[in-house]
Amino acid sequence: MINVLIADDHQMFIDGMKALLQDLPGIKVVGEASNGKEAVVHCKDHSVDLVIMDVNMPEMDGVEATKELCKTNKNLKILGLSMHRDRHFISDMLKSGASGYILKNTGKKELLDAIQTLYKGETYVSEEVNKILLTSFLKDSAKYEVNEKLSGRETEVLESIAIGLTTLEIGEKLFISKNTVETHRKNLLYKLKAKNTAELVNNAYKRGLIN
Amino acid sequence: MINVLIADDHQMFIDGMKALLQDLPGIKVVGEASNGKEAVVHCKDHSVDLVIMDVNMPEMDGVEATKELCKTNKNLKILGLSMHRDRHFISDMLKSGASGYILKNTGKKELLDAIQTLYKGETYVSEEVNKILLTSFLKDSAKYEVNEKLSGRETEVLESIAIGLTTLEIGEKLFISKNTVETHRKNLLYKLKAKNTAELVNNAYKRGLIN
DNA sequence: ACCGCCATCCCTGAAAATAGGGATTTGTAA
DNA sequence: TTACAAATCCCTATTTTCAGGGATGGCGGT
Repeated sequence: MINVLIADDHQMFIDGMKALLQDLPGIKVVGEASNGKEAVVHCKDHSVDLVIMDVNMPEMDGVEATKELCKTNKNLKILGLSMHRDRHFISDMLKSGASGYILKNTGKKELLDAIQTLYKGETYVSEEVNKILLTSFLKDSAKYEVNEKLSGRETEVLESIAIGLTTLEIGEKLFISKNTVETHRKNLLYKLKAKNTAELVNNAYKRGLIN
Repeated sequence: MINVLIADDHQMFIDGMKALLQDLPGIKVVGEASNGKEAVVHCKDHSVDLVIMDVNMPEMDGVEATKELCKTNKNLKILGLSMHRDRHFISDMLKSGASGYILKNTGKKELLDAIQTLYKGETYVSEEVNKILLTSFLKDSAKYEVNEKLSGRETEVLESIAIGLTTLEIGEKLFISKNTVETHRKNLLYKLKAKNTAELVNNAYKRGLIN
């Protein structure tokens, strides 16, 4: 019997997934979490074999939660999950310790396949995910990969940009010089590989950095 | 027996929802659709009582599909569904003929409640949705409401902006003068109530106009 | 003790966007 | 046919952003 925990910030998705897995033999949903922190806490006091982990969650995202969980529990398997086919989500999750990854547009057959494969100790990525990773490796992208992790201040600036504040206004809001904000902007453009503000906000959305 | 069709662009959500509804007495899932067009087609040849309709879908979104369906089938009930708590989604769906609206972060109890209420011919909105609508009405927002529907050209320009193209580049791409693009930009800023490009892209995302 | 990252600050010139006016044509629905 | 929305084009002045350098102090890890 595989003890599964579902971590997703949409209750309806959790309920659906629970109903889906309930019918399957050999799988038992033993818990749910609406963010990464809840998932970590739950796994500490309960016996969980596998976590179905959404990447984008409030409080603590799937990547951080995966790191945390893999540090403390070596036997725990984690199956990454997301809507967007962004290679950063996938690679971040796998690097953090996830053993598999599927997209939300895949069907239940693949989901079941993934769970069983992971439980056997193997790795599973859906065909589509595999293709994303492959083309990502073949391109130059991986070579010139920068550390896209944003600092706390950068995230604050990014969010301020997204709500339409100008450089000057952001400086006033955060009590720093506009020059400093300019530096943060430049670093944001570099880290998110954006040519201008519009693409910056767009890429931030795609990578789940905002909302 | 209520014949239900589920329209959502994520297969996993459909599968979960099907599993969820399967267990419930009096409800039968008779079909699924991954976009609005499929939903419309399916309702034409099959007997469907109620559609659970996601707002954000490719090809044809939930709002358009709802309009289409309500035009042809007066008895059909439509339950709107979305992740984001944007009042535009809600009001658009209800104006288009949906009889109810819930968010994806609500649980299965409310879902079942919504379905049964709609089937009785009544209206259902979840508590959270109700709050969103209420505060929206109390604020000035409704008064100064403009027609936010974007024209085809405006959508093209918006998408070009989001991928980082400048006004000049967009003009070259669409074979129009940069002045024309400037006009489209101004109209976009007005329609989406944005102060600048960053907020424009942000609002476009929130309203599901891109991706 | 040193290195790298973070956060802070400064400068200039060029490019782009925005505010604020105009204006014409075309199609279409009332 | 008339009215309206959509799409096109034009102008000036101002604000904002971007590219390109540069610099300093703090803090955590090796």
